[in-house]
Amino acid sequence: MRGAPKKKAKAEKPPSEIDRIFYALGDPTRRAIVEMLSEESLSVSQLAAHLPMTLTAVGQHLQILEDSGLVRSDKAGRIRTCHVATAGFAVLEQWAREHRNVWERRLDRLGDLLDQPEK
Amino acid sequence: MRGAPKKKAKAEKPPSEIDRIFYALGDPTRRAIVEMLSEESLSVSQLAAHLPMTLTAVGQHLQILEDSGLVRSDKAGRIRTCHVATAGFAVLEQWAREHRNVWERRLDRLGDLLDQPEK
DNA sequence: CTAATACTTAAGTTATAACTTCACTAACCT
DNA sequence: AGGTTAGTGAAGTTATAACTTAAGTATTAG
Repeated sequence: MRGAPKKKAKAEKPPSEIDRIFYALGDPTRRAIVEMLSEESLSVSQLAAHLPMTLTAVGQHLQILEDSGLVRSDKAGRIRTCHVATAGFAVLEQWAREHRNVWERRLDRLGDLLDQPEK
Repeated sequence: MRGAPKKKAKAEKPPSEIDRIFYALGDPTRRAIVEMLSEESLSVSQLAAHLPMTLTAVGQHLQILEDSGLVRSDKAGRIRTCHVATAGFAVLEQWAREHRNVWERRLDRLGDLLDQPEK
């Protein structure tokens, strides 16, 4: 029973993209997978060979990484080959840039207003 | 019993800075706190007023955020005022940039080799 | 001095994330 | 066909993250 980001059975909002990305990267094993896939695309078995856990567990982590848009995979025959997906990283980098510096962020917002005076 | 990033009682390595940062941001409540502090510096009570949990819980989240270097705080009298700290964000942005694009990363490494032909 | 405010600390509860094992299916090999 | 390899799916286990309540300690207000 592993799943997408859900904290408690509370308000039960659907997690946003940035929610899923940070949730996915919050686990060190999943970051290790991303690191490995940054070097070269690998199959599920190849990833599992470098991790101290079962193939099943690796598959579960990959599911979460794919849901977050950080990893993409395609299956040829019985082999699933996994790659990093640039999309998720763009979202992450954007978030980091927006929050890096308070003053800078305030200037950005001011800039946005000036760019599109009405909408 | 809340604490720093520890998954199981396994190899028990001390978590790195990037470990702590992703762990901290993996929780939606802590990201909400960071968002709020990006607007303006706030006391613990002021943060708690906008969150559906007790003051104690907010204090626990703040501890984790401070350990990660994403938030800084100083206490004047009985009031602890919290601010975003740029340091943690620089680390995060750097990580995102390094992983954004595989090919780009490979080129970077190639560039490094060319820059310093010998150690 | 007393009372309220602003936090802090300790200890307990509960949902669930991160695993496991077992059973299964599909593809490739001989 | 039979066996092995690659992966998937379901269900159960366990540690712990995210909370809580209750009882502190300082600080400020009246």
